[in-house]
Amino acid sequence: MAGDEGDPKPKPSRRVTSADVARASGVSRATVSYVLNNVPNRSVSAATREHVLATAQRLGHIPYAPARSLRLGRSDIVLALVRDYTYGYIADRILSGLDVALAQRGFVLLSHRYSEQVRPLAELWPMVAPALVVSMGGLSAPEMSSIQDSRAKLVAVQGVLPHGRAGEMQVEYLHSKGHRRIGYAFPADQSVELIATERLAGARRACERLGLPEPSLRVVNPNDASTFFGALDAWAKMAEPITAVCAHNDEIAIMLGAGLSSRGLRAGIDLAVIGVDNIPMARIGVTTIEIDADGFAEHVVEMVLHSLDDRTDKPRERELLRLIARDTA
Amino acid sequence: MAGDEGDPKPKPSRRVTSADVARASGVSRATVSYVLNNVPNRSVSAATREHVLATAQRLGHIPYAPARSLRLGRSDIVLALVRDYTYGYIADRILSGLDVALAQRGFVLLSHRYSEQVRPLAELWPMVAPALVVSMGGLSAPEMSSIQDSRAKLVAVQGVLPHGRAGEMQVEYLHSKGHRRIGYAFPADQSVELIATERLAGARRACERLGLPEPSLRVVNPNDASTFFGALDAWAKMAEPITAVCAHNDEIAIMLGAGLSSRGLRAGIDLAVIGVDNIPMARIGVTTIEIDADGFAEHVVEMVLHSLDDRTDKPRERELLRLIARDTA
DNA sequence: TTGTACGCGTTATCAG
DNA sequence: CTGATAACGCGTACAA
Repeated sequence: MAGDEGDPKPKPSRRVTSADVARASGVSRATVSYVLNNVPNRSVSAATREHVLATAQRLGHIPYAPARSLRLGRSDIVLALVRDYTYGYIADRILSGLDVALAQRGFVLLSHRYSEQVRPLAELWPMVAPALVVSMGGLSAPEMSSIQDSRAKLVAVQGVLPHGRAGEMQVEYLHSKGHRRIGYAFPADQSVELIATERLAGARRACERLGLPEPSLRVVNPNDASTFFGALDAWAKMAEPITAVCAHNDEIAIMLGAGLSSRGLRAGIDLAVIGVDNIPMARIGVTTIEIDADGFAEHVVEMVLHSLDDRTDKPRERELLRLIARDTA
Repeated sequence: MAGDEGDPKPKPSRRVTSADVARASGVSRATVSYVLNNVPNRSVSAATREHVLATAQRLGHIPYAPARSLRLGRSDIVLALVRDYTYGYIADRILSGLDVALAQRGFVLLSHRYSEQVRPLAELWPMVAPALVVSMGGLSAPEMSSIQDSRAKLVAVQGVLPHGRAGEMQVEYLHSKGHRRIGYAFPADQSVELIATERLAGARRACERLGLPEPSLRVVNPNDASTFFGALDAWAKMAEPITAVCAHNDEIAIMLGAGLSSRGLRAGIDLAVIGVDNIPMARIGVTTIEIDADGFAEHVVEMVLHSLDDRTDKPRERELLRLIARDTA
């Protein structure tokens, strides 16, 4: 293994520094830097400019980020703080949209699955020194102030999506279809609790406004199918059985539907079910509140670019939710 | 906007440097560095060691990564290259398991949704200067050599999971249940093509070995429900209709099942369906080949830690696939 | 234990 | 206006 003495050794191929470019083009390092950074208020003759650019290109010079960061006190890294990657569908849209937009500005988007238990945020800043932080989930007060201590700007995605409104829309639709007794399938998953609570609160508000009884709450766990059967049974056994269920999301709606069919019942006929998200799988017939992933992503991109440019105006409001009626409700 | 002159300005709170610690504890910067890095072969008296550690703690000093990186030529960043976050379920396990393990060694795991179209890999290295790169998907030859040029170590996750074996297991199980004519639902998604092709090849191998006709291939697109109905119809109209389908993954298996039920048929009775992954949703009754996400994650963690320690032995082999028989096949 | 050169890019200050 | 010189940011590690 280590005995390949004949090997010319892949040669770590020395990094090409700006000094190399300077030497090769016969100018000073300062001039190279001015050219490469297009520094305003510094006029460089077009001739040398071209020459330097050409040699830099030829040698394959790429400025070494750690050195830049050390000098500037910040890096070209935009850090996305993610609580959880399991909600891959929408996160993927946002992260990919962001990276494309940032690439044009010379930034790179890196994401970190953040957990206070594993590593306090305060330790993260010196390790990464990001130019900007995008928080994809809620952040506590001390966490917020920890970011302020770092020199990074902060963009919080939290609050962009009106989750409460999603819950309202579910109930409004079910109500319009004649349902009066409604169940609510709430996720057991800790990491989505904030969002889930908002959606539930919206559903409750809508029920109250429409004069319906409070939704009958059941906690379900996608990792434990029996919780779905339990919920279904409980709802069926009620004095006045519920006729429709708001599911926290499409995944839960689909599992509810599968639970029904394994009991010989059918979603949309024996029990109405409505989800949230419009994940690809929902296209098979699940009524849902669609979250416009692309619109959401664009909105986040605008927030980030505004912040990078120190603009204080808000990006335009978008309608991010939309009812999609299909078979199950 | 800029006119908040009364504001005490959140004060960028100067960074605490190792020089600050040296000054405050009355020793040289060198000593501070030796203490903080536990440099072997450098005897530092226990007294000063304690003292330095204490002041560093008190001042809240955290070594500034860009400076370290500049000096060492590498950072404490481990970069995970991800093609796509939509497969959130397993990726989440791996990324979270890795970060926990790396945190204990003083590294931080950052992931980047990599696309050659957006930014060539060669530009990524100087921007991040990772100590190690974990590639979660396949990498082309030029991409590989680009990594060699950087000073980063490389761990390729590709190949850890025996996808071909998954396809074989699907067919073997269906065969054991008496099925002889088998369909294959292949995903249209570009980003999983490599994996999908491996699984299909495995299924074909098993058919050949068992003396079955080649599986009847249909391409389905989770974003387009009609492709599922099309596949179902095509299979039903065959001279000798197929009786069982291998789905590329559980998502497709579930959508196939939903397509069946919206035609009044049932998976497991009118047509057998078997998936791969055992995503939470599959627990509702989908027969599948489970991918042991935790075992997979542990394996990747071991690979990474071995690489970090320059060990050349392979981590122990694990049985990562397992048949889970449920209702649909 | 300490002094100090070094890694690399940036930018304030100078010289033509 | 065009270009060069040199100090700086911060942690590391060799020579003393």
